[in-house]
Amino acid sequence: MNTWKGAVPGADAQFVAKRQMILREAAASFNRRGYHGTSLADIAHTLGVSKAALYTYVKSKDELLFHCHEVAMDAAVESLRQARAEGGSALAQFCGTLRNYLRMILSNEACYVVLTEEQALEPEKAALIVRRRDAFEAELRGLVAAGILDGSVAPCNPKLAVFAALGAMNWVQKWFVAGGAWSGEQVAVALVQMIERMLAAHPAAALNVDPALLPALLNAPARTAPTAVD
Amino acid sequence: MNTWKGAVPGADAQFVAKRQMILREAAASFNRRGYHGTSLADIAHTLGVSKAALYTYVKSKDELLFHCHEVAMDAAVESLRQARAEGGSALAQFCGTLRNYLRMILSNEACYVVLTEEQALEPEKAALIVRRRDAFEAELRGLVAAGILDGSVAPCNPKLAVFAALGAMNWVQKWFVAGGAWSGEQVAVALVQMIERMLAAHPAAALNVDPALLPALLNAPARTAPTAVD
Amino acid sequence: MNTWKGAVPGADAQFVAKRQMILREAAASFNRRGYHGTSLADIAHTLGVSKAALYTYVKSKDELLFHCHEVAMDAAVESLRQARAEGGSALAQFCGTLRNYLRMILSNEACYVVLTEEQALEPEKAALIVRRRDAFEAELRGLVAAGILDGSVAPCNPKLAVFAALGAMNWVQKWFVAGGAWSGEQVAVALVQMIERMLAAHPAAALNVDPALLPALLNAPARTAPTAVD
Amino acid sequence: MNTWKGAVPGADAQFVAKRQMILREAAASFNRRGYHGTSLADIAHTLGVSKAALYTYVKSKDELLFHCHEVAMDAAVESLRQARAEGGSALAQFCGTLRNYLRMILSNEACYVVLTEEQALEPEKAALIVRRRDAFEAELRGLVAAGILDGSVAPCNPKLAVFAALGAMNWVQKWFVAGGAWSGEQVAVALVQMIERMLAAHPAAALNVDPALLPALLNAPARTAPTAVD
DNA sequence: AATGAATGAGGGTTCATTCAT
DNA sequence: TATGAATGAACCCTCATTCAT
Repeated sequence: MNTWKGAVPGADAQFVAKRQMILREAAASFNRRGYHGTSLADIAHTLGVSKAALYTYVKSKDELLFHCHEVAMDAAVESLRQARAEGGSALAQFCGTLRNYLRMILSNEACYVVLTEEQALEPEKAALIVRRRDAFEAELRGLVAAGILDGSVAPCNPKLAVFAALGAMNWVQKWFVAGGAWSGEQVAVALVQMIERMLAAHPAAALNVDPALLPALLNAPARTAPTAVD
Repeated sequence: MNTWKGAVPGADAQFVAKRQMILREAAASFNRRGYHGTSLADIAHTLGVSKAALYTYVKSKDELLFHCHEVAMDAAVESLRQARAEGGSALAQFCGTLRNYLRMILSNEACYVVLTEEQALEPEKAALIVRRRDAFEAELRGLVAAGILDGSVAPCNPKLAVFAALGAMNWVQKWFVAGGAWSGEQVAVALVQMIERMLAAHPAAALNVDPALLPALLNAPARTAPTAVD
Repeated sequence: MNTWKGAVPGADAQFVAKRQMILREAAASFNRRGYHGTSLADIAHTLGVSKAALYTYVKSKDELLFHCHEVAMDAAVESLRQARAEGGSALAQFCGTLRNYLRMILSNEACYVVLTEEQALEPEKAALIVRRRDAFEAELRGLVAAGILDGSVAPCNPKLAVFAALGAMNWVQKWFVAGGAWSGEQVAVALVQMIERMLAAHPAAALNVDPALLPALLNAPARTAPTAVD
Repeated sequence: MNTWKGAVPGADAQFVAKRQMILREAAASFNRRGYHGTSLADIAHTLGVSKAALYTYVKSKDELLFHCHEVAMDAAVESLRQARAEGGSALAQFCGTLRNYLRMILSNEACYVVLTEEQALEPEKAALIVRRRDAFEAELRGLVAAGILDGSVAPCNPKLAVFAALGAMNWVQKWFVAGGAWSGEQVAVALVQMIERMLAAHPAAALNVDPALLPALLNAPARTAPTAVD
């Protein structure tokens, strides 16, 4: 048994690469089955190694979840930084942040944890994550409020607006299927368009859909398992 | 030990009342900690009874989750039925459904399960739930599509629109705190207003917030644990 | 729920009658599934009463097993007494005892426990039963030995002989099916004939079977569950 | 805690050896206390390991019982095969089978399950065992019938004869004590002699006992627990 | 670096038994 | 007398974690 699922490139950076694989696999499983619903044996088996091998790269299951959350928060912060750097109205920056974040989340380079039981962490670790998350959300609220002031965002309650936007975004994990009809990029763009319309002071008249398609969409097939949008 | 957390009224309907308490408590815990993160011992302890006592009212943990999902689906279907009965444009019916659903979810009469691991159920039960959920979502997509045709909804992809709306709604469980600054009713109304703005062909210019309040909102306190909107 | 499976005759002797029913049912279940494999709920359900009702008639599951063993031992002792009373050679008395015992065991009046985990009893109760059983077996060994001396039994080791005979007898519980092709009486007679042949100084030339039937018997159908002899 | 009760020899066959120990211990306990009366904790404790350790070698308690039954059936089939190979009259083959089987059962190399609750198994596994057992018993009946035809066996009902013989044999587990006055080999030979006498067309005049011993046997000591024959 | 084996701590479930009604 | 509800103990099994190899 020594598969490591193919990956594992050249040299001594193997350690880092393998650790990455574990984190990715763990995040995927946490998203799908929840923290407590995921056993280390599952992860190990998927990677083709033994349970014990994981402990070479990770100190505990708890730490695994912690790192997943950290990676996700890093992505969030980075998304915001990039959007800020690109400038534009507060609304543009807000939407840019969400779009960047979605792109990262939906890329198959890495797998980010959302929705997931942060209270499963040890209190101190949980506090750390929650603090960062709160800070991020506060920044988003700030952008919304600023948008109202600069006229790009329609007057609204920023806290509620941010919750609504984050909900729409985090829910993606529940229905997006990599390799489905829509690419991650498409979803990122289209979903943020919807959110933008929710907040914009001057919303677009329509979203990117050919009205001729509509009758067909009425009979869209059921989603048995989480399925791609089409 | 015989608390049952106060409740338990007069008569022989005790059985039903107690069962209800268990379901409520279970749903709350499932929402907070996930199915696998919830132990029957937890639930029993919260209710002040022994683990074994639960088995008088419920056949298995699995069944507990199943009933929670059923109740939630009943609420969804009923929400739709009421909204349909009230008539109006397709958009009005769509928003009415969501509002009704939120009201039920946020009432403290009962506790509904969202977000939660349906794959934890036995395959047949899971299939049953998934089928109902798919049917419900299909109805919502139908309303959106109809709205586009009747002019109440801006052209968009109905599938994506429904996912966005459901995401915003289901996320409520993550941040709403009963007894906080906002009542469930307020959240239901305000959140649906946001969603309506996302979809409406002719969106409102503003949402129900006094712009004078905005500067204050910029410094909103952090949310340490799930906190109420204010 | 108040069935008691029909029985329960006239008056106040109900108590005794019901207790009898419980013992019968318990013995049947102990024989089939073993002491630990039988739950009081099973017994109660078969009788159509609640688990708690059993405790009106029986102090504990343990006591239930004890009484079953006592009844069985009573039957054994009584069998021996009757056989002794009828007199005859030691072999005749030995076989008479077994035949009487089989008759009682196989009657559907009562149900006797055999084979069953006497070590499941509390030590003192177990000791009581074991003592009686040992005494009974000693008597049987005495009869065999006496038979050797009086010439009715072929020289052999009495202890082994008794074990062999008891084994053949107690095994009946495993394959006899009331209402099957053979009656209890038939089995009692035929089986003791076989045992008699094993011990008799002058064995019968043949046992009660028409040799013409034999070829048919070669293809006897399989016994899926314990089945009657035919 | 790492005893494994001494055994566990040199090499990598440790796995097999330990598994064997578990099976042996389980079989012994099943025979003594029944399947439901045996807890994995008991077995583990006897072997000096933790309950969880058993699961490295065995998938479930159920499987444990299944393997015990399989080993027993293997022994039965092998006994028959050997006896057939040695040839002789049908009676000789019948008796040879039983003798071989007893030798295996009573060897302390392995421990075989008899008497034990096959209905405790999952239906499919139970069916498998029952099928093999029925086939074996059918073979034995065939030998008896053949014996009647070839004149080695006294006319009798083969089905009843086989039940009687098997009862006498399986009962051995109840009273034989390894290390007692009689060796397993002695019991195997002597008991089969008795069974042979039960069936033989021309029974031996006496069995292997010195008549001079008989008076002493009359006062044989009680058997408190299962005791050896002497 | 990786593994198989081992373990203590639960988790879900059943059961004999008690008790108020 | 009979019952439904309640409970503590026990049982089977899983899991995160450690350790010798």
